[in-house]
Amino acid sequence: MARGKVQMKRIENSVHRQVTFCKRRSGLLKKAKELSVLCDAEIGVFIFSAHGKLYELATKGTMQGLIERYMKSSRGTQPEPAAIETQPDMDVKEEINMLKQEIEILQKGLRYMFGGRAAEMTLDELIELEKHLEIWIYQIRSTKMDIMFKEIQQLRNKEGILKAANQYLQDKVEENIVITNSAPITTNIPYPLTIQNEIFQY
Amino acid sequence: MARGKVQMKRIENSVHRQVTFCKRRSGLLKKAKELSVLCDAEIGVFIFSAHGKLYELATKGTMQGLIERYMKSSRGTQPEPAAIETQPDMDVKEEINMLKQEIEILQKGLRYMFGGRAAEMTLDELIELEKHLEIWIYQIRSTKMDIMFKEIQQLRNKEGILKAANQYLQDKVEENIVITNSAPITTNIPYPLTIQNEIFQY
DNA sequence: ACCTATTTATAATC
DNA sequence: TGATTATAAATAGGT
Repeated sequence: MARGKVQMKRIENSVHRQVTFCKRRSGLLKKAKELSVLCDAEIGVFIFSAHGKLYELATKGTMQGLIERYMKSSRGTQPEPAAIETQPDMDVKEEINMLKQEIEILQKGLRYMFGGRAAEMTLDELIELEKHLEIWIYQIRSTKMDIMFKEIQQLRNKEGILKAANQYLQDKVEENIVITNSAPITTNIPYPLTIQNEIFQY
Repeated sequence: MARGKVQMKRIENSVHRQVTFCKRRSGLLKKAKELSVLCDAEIGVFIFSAHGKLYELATKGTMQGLIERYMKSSRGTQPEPAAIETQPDMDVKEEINMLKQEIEILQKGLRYMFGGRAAEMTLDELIELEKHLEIWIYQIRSTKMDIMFKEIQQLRNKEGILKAANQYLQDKVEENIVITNSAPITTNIPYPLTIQNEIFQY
């Protein structure tokens, strides 16, 4: 656009191409930011150079979040390829996507923590990171509780099975005794395998 | 960019905003296509209008393919443990080892989050991860406080300088008055530049 | 990396 | 929306 019109085709001279790539790339990203600010839009851009290097921009939130939003948005347009996962599976996927977003910020945080450039993050970014870490901790606590709850359930199941077996055996014993010495003597075995539960309050 | 410079902030007039969105959106997509053709790059753009409508462009293949490529590419950008800032009074090697351990746990956490294999982390590991995140948050809070404290210090310094200058000027004024009309009239200027501080409690 | 002659994008207006 | 046009921005080619 200057000092000569440009043909809309691949620039053959590799030096020119590289220079133009660099200039126009920054121009494009600038335009994207401007559009986002001026018109309150959420914009994601990614550019792969011919050699595969990635340049990206996400104007609000993270690229992960944008992709997630994109998926949701375009899902209406493009029919999902057949068999949709069951409800619980969907929830898990959703949660995973949220966690992925978190990780993007955490990676920035990791760079901050271990990159040795402590001054690199601004106060605002630190506040943001802190918020996300809190969310992450909260999620971890949820997962923890979930695991614990499942363990409790399993233990209760086991207990139930044992109780049933116990009952069955006890009946057998009583039956045997009745058959053997025809006197109605009740056994004194009071559920010997019963496990004390209800140690957890809900 | 014409008939008047534009401020880089949200356009408040909603009609203007809508028109600008339309124009600049098409401009942005055009630029993206041009960059892709000229420099042989693969570009994905998505734009969500303020009301949530999606506009997209993928210059090669499909947006899905681009997103997949993006995922692969950005996942490779993993944080690596580099130069570590040490407490002056701690054994460096010891701390490095501690940090390495910490990184291992965090990376395991990241892998757990990324891989979406929630069952992969044990309860114990989750508890450990939680502990580390808490420490991390604590450190972030320290840094935050540090930054804020430094800002306050700077402001106080400025205040000190201003006060001194102020005092100096006031003295000058008094001196002048004494010389000019030899009567000991005190000026009534009570530190006009004094700044109210002590708004922060420690 | 920096410069500028030009081309391109676009804000204001109808 | 669509066209016009004066002007701001972007940038191709050069240093």
